[in-house]
Amino acid sequence: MTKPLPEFDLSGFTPYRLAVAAEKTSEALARQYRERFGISIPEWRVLVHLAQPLDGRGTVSVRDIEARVAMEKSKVSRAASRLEAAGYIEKAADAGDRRLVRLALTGKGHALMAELLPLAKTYQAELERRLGDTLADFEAGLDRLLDTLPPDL
Amino acid sequence: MTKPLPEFDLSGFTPYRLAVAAEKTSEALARQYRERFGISIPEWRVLVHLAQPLDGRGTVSVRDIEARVAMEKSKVSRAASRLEAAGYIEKAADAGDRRLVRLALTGKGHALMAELLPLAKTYQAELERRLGDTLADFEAGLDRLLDTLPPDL
DNA sequence: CTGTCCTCGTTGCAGTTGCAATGAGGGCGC
DNA sequence: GCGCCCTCATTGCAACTGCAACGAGGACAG
Repeated sequence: MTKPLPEFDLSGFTPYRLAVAAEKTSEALARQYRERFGISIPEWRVLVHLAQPLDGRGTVSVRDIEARVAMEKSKVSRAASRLEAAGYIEKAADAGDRRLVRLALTGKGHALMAELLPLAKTYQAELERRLGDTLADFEAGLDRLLDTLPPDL
Repeated sequence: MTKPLPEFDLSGFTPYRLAVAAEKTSEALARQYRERFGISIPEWRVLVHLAQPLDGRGTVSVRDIEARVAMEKSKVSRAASRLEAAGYIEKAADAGDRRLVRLALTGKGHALMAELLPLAKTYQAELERRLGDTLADFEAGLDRLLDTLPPDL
């Protein structure tokens, strides 16, 4: 006869709910990427950043991606290696700072993204449709979690 | 000169946002669980379900947990094995159906949960405080994603 | 220069994962 | 009772992960 434990409902626990929602929303798209193009989520994230010429010139190093894409550098590095092996991107030493590795889409990679990006846009539109009138408030809450959380507990 | 790719902002892509938010919200708690108690997230999920006597009697099999906790059965199985090795739970063959493995907290496991659950409750309260007035709408949106998504794309 | 300290990217390692295959057991028609 | 097919849980395997350590290169003081 142990004393009763506090009640706790995992399905009302926000971190858990977020994890499940993240998994569900990623799954359908990720499966398509995997089955039809052989691309994993880390690879997809790298590709997205190479697809947008964020800065004036295509300076995209591993650390740029690491910073923008919430992935550890080793994960970025290995994703980039796989993408290079598959012929979607090329690596080149930066002329100015030879520690940097510049990543750039190849023609093949460009063509791939021309297929992938519309799929992602359609999917996002579908999610937004499902959220319906909740959309704005939902995204606002997500924003709060995303900006408030970094620092502390 | 390749034709321009469609614009796409990863930071506005809901599956990505959810993944980052899930990671961030889990991280702080997960670190405590790991450092102070040696417990991982899959293990924590199993423990939570053992801590609540959901059904009349403590019938908690691997498949029960698998269903309620959104984890693959192999993941549940391995988490359970680790917990058993650590002395937090016990496994026993079900008398009625010997394919089932009944999992139950040991005294040590019970004591562990008496420490962990309050931490989780405090953390949840903190998250809710940060969401402030967005809370209700945010959770409503999350609900939509969680129940709408299973079936289709 | 040169020494020291920092940054960038890769890699070794041990642990974890998903998936498919396996073995043990149950249910039911015949 | 005997097949046949289904369910439960575990495990083998190859791939992926985080983390720490590493080597190469840059910056800057003296």
